[in-house]
Amino acid sequence: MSRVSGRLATELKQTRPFRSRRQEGTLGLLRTADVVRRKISEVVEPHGLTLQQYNVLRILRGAGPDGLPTLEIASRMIEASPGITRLLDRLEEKRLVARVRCPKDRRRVLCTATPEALRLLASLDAPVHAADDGALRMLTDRQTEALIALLDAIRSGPS
Amino acid sequence: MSRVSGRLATELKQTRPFRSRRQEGTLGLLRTADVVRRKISEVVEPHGLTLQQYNVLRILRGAGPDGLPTLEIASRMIEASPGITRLLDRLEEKRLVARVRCPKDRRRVLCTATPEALRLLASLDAPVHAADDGALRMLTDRQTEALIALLDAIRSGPS
DNA sequence: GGAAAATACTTGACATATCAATTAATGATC
DNA sequence: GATCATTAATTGATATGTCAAGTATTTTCC
Repeated sequence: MSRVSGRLATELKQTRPFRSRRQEGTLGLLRTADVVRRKISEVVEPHGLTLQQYNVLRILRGAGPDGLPTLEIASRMIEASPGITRLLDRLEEKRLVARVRCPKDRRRVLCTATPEALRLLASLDAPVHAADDGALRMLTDRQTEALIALLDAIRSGPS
Repeated sequence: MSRVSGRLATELKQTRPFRSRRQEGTLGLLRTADVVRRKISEVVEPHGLTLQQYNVLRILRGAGPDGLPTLEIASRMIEASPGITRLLDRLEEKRLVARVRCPKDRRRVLCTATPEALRLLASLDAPVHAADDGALRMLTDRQTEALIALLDAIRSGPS
């Protein structure tokens, strides 16, 4: 049932076995994501952006000139970000995001990517895609499909 | 080649297609890990520990009474942590970690888990395992094996 | 055995994350 | 149409993460 001899156990120099294969899978998931995350961060950080900031700009580019309200951005992020307001503060300081209060609903603040942000994003498209794609370059097409299906299943919950 | 219609694209309300299935897999990996990470955090944080702190204590428990030098702990962590010194500072303040300079090599600082930490860990074993295991409870045994193999392949690099 | 390189941390400065409490505006209800 | 609940976002306090530079100790190697 349990094992210390997996690849992950070796990486972490574990002295105790995993209590189940599912536990091994969960810890492998967290570790693998951390490795991949750092690799992709290396592409955007030299340009003065964290991954989260980059993700916000991508979302705003996709939303177009109408922009999106603050919390709507947060809900679309790959990694949840309760600090969305201050994240936007920093992007606004760097003149990469513009914010205006929505006239229809004055509680909302509509955020848009500035032309400067769009230029920056354009210059990052190729290297970021290369990194995203490259992170899984050792998988065959079938393996990639299998991975996507497994991850979808994990996020979709017990069902 | 590209698609906007996947489950992940729906979750993130994407307006643009992924540029490749590998990119979709990479972003799915990051998002899934974030979801799972938060779920497991919920188990340990009510006990005053972050996931990283919990991970350190687990490593020290596994190392036994001899303890481990600071950077050796860092190298065994599931998620890399350049702030290991201060992470240990906080655990020491909480009296969960004891540190002594190694007499054989005075550059090193040997860290051990205190009896209090061992008691805390013992009380967390069952709920944490339930969360680790539960995160993948929707996968069959075969799917779990497949996931572990795919994650191993990703971490092992281009090969 | 003594200078230079490598190792093992530590520290300072700063950025970012997290949670709870707060403000402002809108919606719902009677 | 005033009250109450809800929603959207901000703020304050604090914890944590990150990078570069610094210190102490050991190792290398001539």
